[in-house]
Amino acid sequence: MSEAVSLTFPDGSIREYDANMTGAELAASISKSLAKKAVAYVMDGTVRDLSDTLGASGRVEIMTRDDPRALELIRHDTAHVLAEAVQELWPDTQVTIGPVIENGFYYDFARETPFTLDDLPVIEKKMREIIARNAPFTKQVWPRDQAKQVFSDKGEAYKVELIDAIPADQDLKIYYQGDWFDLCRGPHMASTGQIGNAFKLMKVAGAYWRGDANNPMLTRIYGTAFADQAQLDDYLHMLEEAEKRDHRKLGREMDLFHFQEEGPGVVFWHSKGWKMFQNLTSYMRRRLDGDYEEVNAPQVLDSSLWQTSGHWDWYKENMFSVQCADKDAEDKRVFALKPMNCPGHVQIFKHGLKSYRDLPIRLAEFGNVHRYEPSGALHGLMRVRGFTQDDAHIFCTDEQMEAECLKINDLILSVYEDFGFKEIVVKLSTRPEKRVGDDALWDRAESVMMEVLKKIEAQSGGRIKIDILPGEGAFYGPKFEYTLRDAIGREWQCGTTQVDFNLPERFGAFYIDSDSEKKQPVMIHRAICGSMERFLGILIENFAGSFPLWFAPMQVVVATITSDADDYARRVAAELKEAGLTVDLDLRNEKINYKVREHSLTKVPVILVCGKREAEEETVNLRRFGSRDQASMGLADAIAMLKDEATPPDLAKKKAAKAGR
RNA sequence: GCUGCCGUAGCUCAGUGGUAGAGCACUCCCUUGGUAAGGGAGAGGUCGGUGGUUCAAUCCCACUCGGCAGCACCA
Repeated sequence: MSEAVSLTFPDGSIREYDANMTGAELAASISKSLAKKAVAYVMDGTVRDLSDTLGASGRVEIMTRDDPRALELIRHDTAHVLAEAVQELWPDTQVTIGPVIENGFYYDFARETPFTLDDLPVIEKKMREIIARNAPFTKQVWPRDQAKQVFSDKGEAYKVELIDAIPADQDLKIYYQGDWFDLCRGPHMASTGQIGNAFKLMKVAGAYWRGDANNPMLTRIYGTAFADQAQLDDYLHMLEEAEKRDHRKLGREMDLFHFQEEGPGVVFWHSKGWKMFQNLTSYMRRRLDGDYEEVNAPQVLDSSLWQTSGHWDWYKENMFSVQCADKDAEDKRVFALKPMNCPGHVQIFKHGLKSYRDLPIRLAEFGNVHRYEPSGALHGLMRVRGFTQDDAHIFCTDEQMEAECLKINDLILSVYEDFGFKEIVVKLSTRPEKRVGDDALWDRAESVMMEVLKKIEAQSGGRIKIDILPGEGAFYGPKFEYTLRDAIGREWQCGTTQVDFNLPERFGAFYIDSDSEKKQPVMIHRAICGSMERFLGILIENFAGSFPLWFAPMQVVVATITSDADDYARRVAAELKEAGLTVDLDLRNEKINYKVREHSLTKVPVILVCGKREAEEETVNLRRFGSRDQASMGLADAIAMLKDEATPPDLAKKKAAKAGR
């Protein structure tokens, strides 16, 4: 009664098999060694259990542990073994879900007392036992009622909830590993032994059931697993590298900024850190020059303004309010510390009549905003309560919208490029369920932005990736989100372009059109760095504190070997300063080894060593951060070289363009 | 905000129911040394804050503030 199916193998060969044959039997029919190594098989791109029958014709591949696609199975199986180990050790623990994530997996458990880090080695040991038992994964399909009954008898309330959430037309699959079983959609490898031993439990944390803060808090165990120990070691090494670049640690070591108890989430910028901040601001200012008008709107404004803008209702719990500290003060009004710059910019736009001839009006501000972020969200410079947005609002006509979006795109991409970020993803977020503005407006804006998105992709020659996030737009309009990838592969969302139908309407902003009629302008919000503080944090981590010369807060240290060279070193430092470089002079009575070490620890890009010899020859001995090499060169040459190298990329481009003319 | 962990010198950390210690940094002295720590001496702490238990609290308990990790949030 069984029929034949024809399978196409990766080498292109086509052969006939019995449709009832399993993947395991298929592997065995090819070779004994393959049967041994097989962990799953792939039919037309879908990964299946080895125990699944072939069923129909298609392209087939036998998957072994070294297959990149097997990693997901290894991790998923490890999560199951983790759950079994936990229940074997603490039978009163309920299991919930255990998915594979980017760098590993986790499993959420319901338990009175949460796990601690001390539990992890115990669990790992038990997991190794389970893996050594090498019990086969076997699949059963259960009727819904039976499954619910079994799990509810076991006291697994969460599993019962999960079963209820599975669509009625789907089978309920149960995977056994020995006596232990779990509800799971699969697939799995053939047995626990195939997991191997290259896994590690990483950390414990609380996590809400189904990710909802209204639900009970579960206890989550994070782990990771790889096909072999070398890959696991590489991964652990990468984590160490990330830890070394932590901007909070580098900020302390390089004396850039600090935080303290009295100001949770607000930055104390030290002089070197502020120098960086100023470098970034100056750079951005140069990039705006000619196209934008820089403005500055007030920090503290009557709450009525924020009620008009809608922020007071939507974000009240995240806003700081301000009042005179004296209860008897004449003005009893409640003011808000600005959480955004847009209402201020709308006021500036509205001041005086605007003509269609004035548009587009591009108002930019390095706007200092304050938001009461939840305490648990604060994280160094990356998430703070007081920060500076490189914000701008463009007031334009509907027809100008596309050109403006493209112009912004060019600016954003070229800024990122100047900082060395090459991998950019532009994501279009479309209308969310809860929104303002009628659908015709959304249709129009989304179609314009979709057009822009396609152009962005086409212009970049494949360099810029695009994506669409349905329903992720702001309540007032669709937006582009610009995500960059840093030196160790992490993604950061920084820039954004947002079309807004809401604020011009709420504030009654208008311009006089060519027909003498009042018309509502389109308002585009845009930020490039997003938060300057956060962007600096990203730069610190991206460069691991070792900045390109043009951006380094301290560019050169002139260090003497003996006091005989002091006068010469002073001259060298003065001439460098004259050339526009940021210089420190180290004349201390210390050995050169000591000085080199100390300045290397603060990651100064260039150390110019001056001894008796250099003073006599009018040379300097140049040492770069990260290298042991020394180069002796004439003072004038060194200064010219460093001056050139320290030219910010935008100015360097201008200079090159001028020279080329 | 939630769950867990943590808070001792500027930094990294040790420690104890009987009012504290190391290394680095800092100050001074000696040392003038050629590319990642020369030597010596000294100074430095309300042991995050408040309350409680105790004859006695940095240590135990409660509350509170701050930090870390994850979750939730992110106009």
